[in-house]
Amino acid sequence: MVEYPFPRPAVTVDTIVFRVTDAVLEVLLIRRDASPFAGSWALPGGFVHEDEPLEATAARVLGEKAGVTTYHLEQLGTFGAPDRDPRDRVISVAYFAIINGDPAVDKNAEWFSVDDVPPTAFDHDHIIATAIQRLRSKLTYTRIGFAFVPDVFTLPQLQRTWEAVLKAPLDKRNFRKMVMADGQVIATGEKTRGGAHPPAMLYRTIQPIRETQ
Amino acid sequence: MVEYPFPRPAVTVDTIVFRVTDAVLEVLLIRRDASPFAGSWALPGGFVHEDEPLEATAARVLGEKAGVTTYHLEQLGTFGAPDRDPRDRVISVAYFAIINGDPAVDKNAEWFSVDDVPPTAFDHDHIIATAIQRLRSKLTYTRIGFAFVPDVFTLPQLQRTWEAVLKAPLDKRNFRKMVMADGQVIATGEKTRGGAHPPAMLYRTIQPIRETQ
DNA sequence: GCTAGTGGTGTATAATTTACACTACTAAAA
DNA sequence: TTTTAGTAGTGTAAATTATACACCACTAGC
Repeated sequence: MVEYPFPRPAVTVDTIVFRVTDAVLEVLLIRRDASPFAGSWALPGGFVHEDEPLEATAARVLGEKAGVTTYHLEQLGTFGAPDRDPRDRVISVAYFAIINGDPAVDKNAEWFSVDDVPPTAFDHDHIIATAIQRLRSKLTYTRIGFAFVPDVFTLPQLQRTWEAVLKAPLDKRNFRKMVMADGQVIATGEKTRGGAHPPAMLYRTIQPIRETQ
Repeated sequence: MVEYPFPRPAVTVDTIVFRVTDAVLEVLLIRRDASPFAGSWALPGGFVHEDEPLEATAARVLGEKAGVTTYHLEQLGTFGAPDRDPRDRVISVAYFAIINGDPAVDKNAEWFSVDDVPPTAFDHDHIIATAIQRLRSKLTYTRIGFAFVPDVFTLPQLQRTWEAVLKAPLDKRNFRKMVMADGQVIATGEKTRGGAHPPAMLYRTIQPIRETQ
């Protein structure tokens, strides 16, 4: 045991999961069944286990509490205001995740538009706001945006996703030039089928999307 | 006491303090006198006290362990690998600080060029590398660089500082245009005296530099 | 008064970003 | 079978932003 003359804080990981569905950026919340804030919405979170890396806690919590397997996962920041948990000193390391598709989530979990987040427990409003800001900012200078779409995707699909995140329309031709500019995205040769419109070319990134930091 | 069936980790704050002196970007390390890593260089750090906000821990640690009062202070990230401290599970929230001038530091503290950092305790090499990367990146898109110079400064002085951080020469005329472009920097009307060269105009920012995130 | 050292200034070119409109393909309805 | 709705795909010109570049002038010290 280390020399440590102070009561130790509890350490949790809270996770912000983003997805885009029907042109809406959404965040996943779970309904708390335990005190404090029982019945409130909250970010999926949990205590850090002994010998568990923080990122592993994030991944575990997402699986256990939300039924979600993540694609992109990165640390957002650590929130440690002394009064953020009414019970005790709890320091929370926040991670944010991006997923694509519509996985079956836990029955206590629900997606909310980021424009319509209900009141949340603890300081989770603040954490969510910070995450949205970070997400929007990183969309433009990292490859993070590809985590919202499957491995194989069309450019209109990707554009609609980005527009949902940024909440702003993007020019189609300029968007395509921008995406293709650095050679990270290449055509598969396949095209979509179906829909009352021409088939769209399917693309993929030459490297899987990893945490870009 | 909160329901928490796991041994609690200890939580520390480690701080990376940057300054620029003689066109060199430097970081402050202290020599450890306690085990583990006694005698090694390490980042100034300390345990988070009960009811102490994380940022307050950072400021306190800098004062107590390094004798430094900071100007700019922001959270870098949290490092929690289970084996990063050989004694026990210790999760460290890292902050980075920027100061200007040459304050009297603690006798155990010493400045090192970022190009010549000695081996350090724990995972502090990794934390320092992360901080340098973040600093360089944020220099260009935030006002963070002004924290390296006093409230009143000359443009050549500011340019030399930025060149030290980026380790690259900058064009004088373009640098001045860039700095003045957004109207955040204004001339005081005063000029420097002394030096075998023309007096330089003194400038200041219209807003004090705060944490820009 | 001469010299070393450096503060201060503008313009032309290149690179990047932005604005913008039509054709053609598919599915579904008439 | 024809028509219609919906949307994929494509290029260029203009504006903005970033880059490259050289000389004069002021001060201190010799």
